[in-house]
Formats: sequence, C-alpha cells, structure tokens
Amino acid sequence: MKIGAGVEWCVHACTLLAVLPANRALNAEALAEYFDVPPAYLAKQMQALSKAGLVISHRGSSGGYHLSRPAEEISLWDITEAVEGAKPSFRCQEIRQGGPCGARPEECRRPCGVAASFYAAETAFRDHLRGVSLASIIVDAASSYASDRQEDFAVWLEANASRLS
Amino acid sequence: MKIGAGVEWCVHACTLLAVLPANRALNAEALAEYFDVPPAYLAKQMQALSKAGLVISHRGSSGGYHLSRPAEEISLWDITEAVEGAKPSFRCQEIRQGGPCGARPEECRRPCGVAASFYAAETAFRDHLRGVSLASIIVDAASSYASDRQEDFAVWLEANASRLS
DNA sequence: ATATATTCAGATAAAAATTATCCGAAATAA
DNA sequence: TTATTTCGGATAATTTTTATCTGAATATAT
Repeated sequence: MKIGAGVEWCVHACTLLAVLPANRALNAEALAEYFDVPPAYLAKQMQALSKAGLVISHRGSSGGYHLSRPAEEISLWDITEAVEGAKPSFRCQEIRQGGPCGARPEECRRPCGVAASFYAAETAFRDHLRGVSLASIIVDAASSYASDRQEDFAVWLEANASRLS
Repeated sequence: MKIGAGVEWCVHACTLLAVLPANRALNAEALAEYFDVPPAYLAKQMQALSKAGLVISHRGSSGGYHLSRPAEEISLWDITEAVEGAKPSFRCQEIRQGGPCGARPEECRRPCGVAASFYAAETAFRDHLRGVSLASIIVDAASSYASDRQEDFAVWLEANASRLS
C-alpha cells in the first residue's frame, strides 16, 4: 500500500498555485525550484493535473500553470486521483474461482467478502481526502509561517510568477 | 496506491485455515493448490504471517500451518500489516523544508497539513479493516456456497489437511 | 538411529512499476 | 520572425513486486 511521490509534489505545487494573485502563473521549472524537486519529473506529473482539468496551462513565453477553479473546490482526492489514476488499490484476482473447489462464475457476480471489505476501507480513505480542500491546507500552512518568512515568499513569488495577458 | 497480491492470497489462505478442524494443519503446497497460485511465492508470504504470529507453523512430516488464535480475533488489518509491513502509504518527503523559501527544521516538528490529511485518511482505511474479522469473512463466504460444493470442500480438506500429534 | 518429509531463511532472478530525463512538435508572447 | 514554454512521447535508471530455487533446520515415521 503506497502513494507515489508525485502526489505529494502535486499537492504542494497546487497550494502554491492557490495563493497566486489573479492573472499570474508559475511554470514547472519555478515550481520545481521552489520545492527543490526534479524539474522534468514534476513537469510530467503536472501534465496529469492539466489533463484532469485541475490546472490550466499556458504555453509560450511567460506561460505557466494556474488553478482552474477556487481552492475551496479542489480536494486532496481530486489531485490524488488525477496523478495516481482511479484504479482501486485492492485488485481482486478472483482466486475463489480457481483451484479444485473453485466457485462458478455465476456464483461470483458480487465481489467476495474480502474484496468488498477492502473496497469499503478504500472508500473511507477516499472520502476523507474528498473532505480536505486545498483551501484548508493553505490556512493550516499559513499559521505556521512567521511574518519575516512571508516577506521572503512574496519576493520569490513576484520574481517568478509570470503575468498572463 | 496499491495493495500487493500477497495480501489477497494470505487472507484467503487464512480463511481456509480458520475452518480447519482442531489439530489439523495445511501446508503451503496444499494452500497454493487450493487457490491455484504459485506455491513458492505463497510459501514466502506465509512466512510473514508466521513471523507476525498470526499462524503457527509445524515443520517436519505432516506439518503445516494453522491459526494461532480464533478467527474472531484476527482482522484483515492484522494480515495486511503482516504482509505489507507497517510503513504508512504516504511517505512524506518534507519538501516544505527544501527550496528557496524552505521551512526551518524547528518549524516542522508536527507533520504538515498535507501529510496529516493523508495520515488521517489512512487511519480511516486501517480502522475499517481492523473492524473486519476473519470470522465475518467466513460467514459471508459460507452463505454463497451451495450444499453440494460444501461436500466437495469437505472431501478436499480431509484429503489434504495433515494431523498434528 | 536412520530416512523421509516439511518448513524456514536467504540467495537469486524475472517482471512490472516508479522515478527520472530528454527531445521534437505545437503554441504563445514579444 | 524569434525566443520561450508547455506538451506528448520516447527512453532509461532505479526500485518494488513477483517468483523460483537451494541448503539448513526440524519434526515425523520407520
């Protein structure tokens, strides 16, 4: 049971995009520099967010990414699903149908108790992440930032965020 | 986000061990045959259950495995943890500490909002599996078995379960 | 006691997924 | 047009998962 590093990176990247002023954008290189992660790999993960419609990409000079909707309307599950895909973590191999006493296909229309339990656990996991918005993450992060650091951050943002026409 | 095939196999294997009469055991080969999975790989996974104390192994002739405690007292999480390990699915890389505006270590004593949310989601997942016992899985499976199949099963068990002295 | 059967632990290896980089094409701004 | 930037795909390194095999330890049966 594992969650890829891309999910963590993309969530943090989105928190940065969420605090961007209107009509500003950040490109993959700037995002990667901010978090000190491999630029090419982060760029690839950002494609997934773009494909899922969570961020809008702008090509060309002074392009970059910005959120497609308010941070209140983007959950951690939205991002996780975009990056990792929607496949269930428990992939039932239907081993109950194999072997000398295997069940017949017509007895297996519904998932077995084992699979059903894992699916339900996963639903609990997913629902929890659905209940956490990007906006709530930002509020949490802001509270742990001292005022002098906020200044540093504002300077960095001004220097790196491009302007959209 | 994935759960390995070994977890599924081991849970099903444990359900089989759970319906074993007293002082009987099943070896890895018989378990693998019953579910039609690779014997050597299942044997390796069973080692994890043995190491975790969920099953008792008996070496030597007419040896095999049996549960270490009643099926009511073994949850799906017990088995999942034994096979996959206790490491959290979300492995925080603390990227908030990197980059030009990175947080200082003393600001990071508590997990960040992102990590905390994933940990909480995982707790919900784990708690759900903790609430499902092997015994409840067996009840579920038995209800979908026709009476003629139960006979087949009894014959197979008699032929394959070894006797412990 | 000896032979046989069986699990265990570790070495090994094949396959798949994850992590990571690079480049050409498309698109945008200056 | 020219420079910049994202996109999509090709490629590759690394790690994890899946899988097999062997020898040692151990228990049973003869």
